[in-house]
Amino acid sequence: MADSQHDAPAVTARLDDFLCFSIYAAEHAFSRTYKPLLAELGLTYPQYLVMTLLWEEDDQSVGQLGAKLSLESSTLTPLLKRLEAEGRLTRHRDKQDERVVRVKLTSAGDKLRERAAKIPACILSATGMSLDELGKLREQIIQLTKRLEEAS
Amino acid sequence: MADSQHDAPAVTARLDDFLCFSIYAAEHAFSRTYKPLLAELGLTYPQYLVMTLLWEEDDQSVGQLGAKLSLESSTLTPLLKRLEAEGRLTRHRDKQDERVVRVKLTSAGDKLRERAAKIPACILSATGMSLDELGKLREQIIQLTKRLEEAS
DNA sequence: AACGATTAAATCGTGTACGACTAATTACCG
DNA sequence: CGGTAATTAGTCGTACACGATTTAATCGTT
Repeated sequence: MADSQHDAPAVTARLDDFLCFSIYAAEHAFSRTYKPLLAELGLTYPQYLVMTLLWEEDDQSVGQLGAKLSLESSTLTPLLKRLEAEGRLTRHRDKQDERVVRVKLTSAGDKLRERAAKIPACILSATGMSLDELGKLREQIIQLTKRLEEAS
Repeated sequence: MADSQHDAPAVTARLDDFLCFSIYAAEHAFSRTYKPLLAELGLTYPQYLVMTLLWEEDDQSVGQLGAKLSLESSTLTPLLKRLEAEGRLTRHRDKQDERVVRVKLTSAGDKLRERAAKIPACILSATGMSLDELGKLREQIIQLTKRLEEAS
């Protein structure tokens, strides 16, 4: 009443109507669901994402990891240093191009992969969704992300 | 072999296959899309979420805001103090119950709502999706979030 | 070979985000 | 009525996350 004259849309949209907010909330929910599982491995959620990339393909540069995660070196460098201090990986300048730092798993980091292997199944069951549903939803979200990135 | 009795799936799942990662990436993409729009108003993304809640309903407690955003007081208190320092809102102990702090918009904070009104439309166009598609996607993500919260 | 432009990481400052703990207030129960 | 439990914010320590800047190395052009 007070905030809409004639057929004008509401001046203030409800936060619950925002797609961005549902994603914000889902991100937190995922992070909280992973937390106890990852705590057993001594990893945080972003650290787990980095380790997953390295388990997939070892010996990547900081820049490669950053491109895949959409993270700046200002975020990755301290994160990688923590993982290095804990003996999960090593960081060394590339001999061919001294500007790039190559990140490699240690044997301890590689071994962690086995202990982490059960996690995806735990999360899957927490979502209560089928692999098929999950895949479709993922595709839609990836599409959305692409559009947002193009628009900026 | 070691980790499944029948025909074994890959030992390491690809990060791109993780729904959680698509959401992680979408959250960042939204945040980056909002950033330039919000910068004009002098707000960060989480601050904007709080302001939206207050534009929707003024005079809420820290606890109410935290429940809606799934944020702890340890996150909200500093955020609210910054908004208070910038003159967007006030924080005062409730007279009836001195444990609770009530958050109210200042007139400057209320006025900001008009300048923020155009933002949802900007974001909508950045997604390139119809309101209908957006709504359906939002519902699916909310469902997913509920399941994750129940599972923990 | 030389030097300006570009690139890759790292550093710094600000702002979330959370868990564990503390302080103050209120509610509850015998 | 009084003491204990529960509730509400706030503080502290750790860890992302980003923009702006810096440093070092390489590339491109002449």
